[in-house]
Amino acid sequence: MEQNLPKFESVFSIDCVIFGFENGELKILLIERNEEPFKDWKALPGYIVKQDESLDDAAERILYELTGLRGLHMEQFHTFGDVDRHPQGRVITVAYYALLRLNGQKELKPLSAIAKTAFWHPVNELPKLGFDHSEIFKTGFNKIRRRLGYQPIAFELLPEKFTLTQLQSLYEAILNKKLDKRNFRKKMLSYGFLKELDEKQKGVSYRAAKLYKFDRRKYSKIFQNELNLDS
Amino acid sequence: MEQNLPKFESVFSIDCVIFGFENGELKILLIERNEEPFKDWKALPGYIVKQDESLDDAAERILYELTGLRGLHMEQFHTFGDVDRHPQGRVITVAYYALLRLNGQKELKPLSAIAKTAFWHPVNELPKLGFDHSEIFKTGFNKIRRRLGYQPIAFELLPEKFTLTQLQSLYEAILNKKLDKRNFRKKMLSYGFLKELDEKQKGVSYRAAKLYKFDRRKYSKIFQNELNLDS
DNA sequence: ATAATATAGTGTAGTTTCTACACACTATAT
DNA sequence: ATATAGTGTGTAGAAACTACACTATATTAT
Repeated sequence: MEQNLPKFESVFSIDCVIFGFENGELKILLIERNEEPFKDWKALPGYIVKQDESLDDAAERILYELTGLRGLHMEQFHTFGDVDRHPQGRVITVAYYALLRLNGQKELKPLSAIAKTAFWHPVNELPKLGFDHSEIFKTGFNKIRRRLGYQPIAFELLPEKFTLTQLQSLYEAILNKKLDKRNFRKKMLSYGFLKELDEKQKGVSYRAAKLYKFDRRKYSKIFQNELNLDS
Repeated sequence: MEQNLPKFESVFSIDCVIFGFENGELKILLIERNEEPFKDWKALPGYIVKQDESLDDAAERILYELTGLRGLHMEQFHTFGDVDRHPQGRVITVAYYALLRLNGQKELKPLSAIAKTAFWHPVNELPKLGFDHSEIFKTGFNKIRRRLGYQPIAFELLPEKFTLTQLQSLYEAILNKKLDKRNFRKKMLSYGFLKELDEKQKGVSYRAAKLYKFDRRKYSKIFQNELNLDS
């Protein structure tokens, strides 16, 4: 730090709100803390940014160290900076979210001693979280809901090939309300960015559903005008 | 700062993107800097957060010190934290925006020596700004456009009593496109949160238009369900 | 083979919202 | 009285949204 800037004793952290979807249930990634403050509490994966890394890089690194997950596309959604939000001093935190396909394969394994464990927890009936993490989660969840209306985020939560029923139940989980099956399908298909595959669901004990794929290229073609708000 | 937290040499700042509307033109508040770096450049009003103030408080104070404006309702919209965004060290900045009625009355007068002057500038043909402020502005402008669709932000930019034509030209300035007069009026009035007054525009050399008022109470009644995403 | 079960997949009619579009009205200035 | 400049209004066609119920098909059990 050079001369001109005043000293400011502060810490910068990142907290991550990571959503996953499995068995028709929306889940969030939590850790159990192994360090004071809030030792043994449940909390969002989060830690301190290093001097020479960008926020986005820090988010990726921290998530990896605390949960073993990496390569997610994370986006910041809010910065929390109340003076007393951290019991040990001034800590300003930038909250990020990401969405992740859960296929039971991905192992959660904290590399750092800060987290005892990392685990998925249904977004309903969340336990009390350390710090102001309950509020951070709530803010993040609301952002996601909003974004669901104008960005193709649902597909990040589903496997590459999915059925329309799975897609619908994801929407229902995020929006927390029932949708009409026929209208939902009609609308989704009318957008034109879902590609019907020649394949069907396997391993179910009833009529197998057709599988679909999200066609990102078609999506961007269709919505390039809408998103292109830069004048 | 207590013992447990690692030292992090950093500075926290706030930058403000303040929109105003006057004579059918959308403007933004800039300062001319009187300090290195970027001395004599134009920039967004922004400065460093103090140790013991919250982000929201800092935003309000900094705007006041650099421009003489206060009491605005400001909201953060993004945090910029690239390692090299500031030439003198690690400075992470939280960007805020606000909207303001311009009636020519409000005087701009920097109290701090950091700003030589503060002035309004049309959002079109913006000059080059110091730091990454051009990017910050662009991000903020896009947020505003989005928000215009689902939040009653336009009314913060208009005088308390306004005509439908003024309202429309504000929408056109923000969205940067022409709207159909009849459809615009039909839609706005159909929401039911505009209160028609028994008063008309004065001082124009043509048929005077009816004045309207935004009825915030009606608005919140109508939209309480929509906004109430908290489950 | 047959039946039971569990989910997939499909269409329509009524309603609401969106879009495109043109002219008469009124206050002021000359 | 007339020119000017912006106000204020309606409608028809298209598109999107809503509510709603039954048949089709794969699997499993008998």
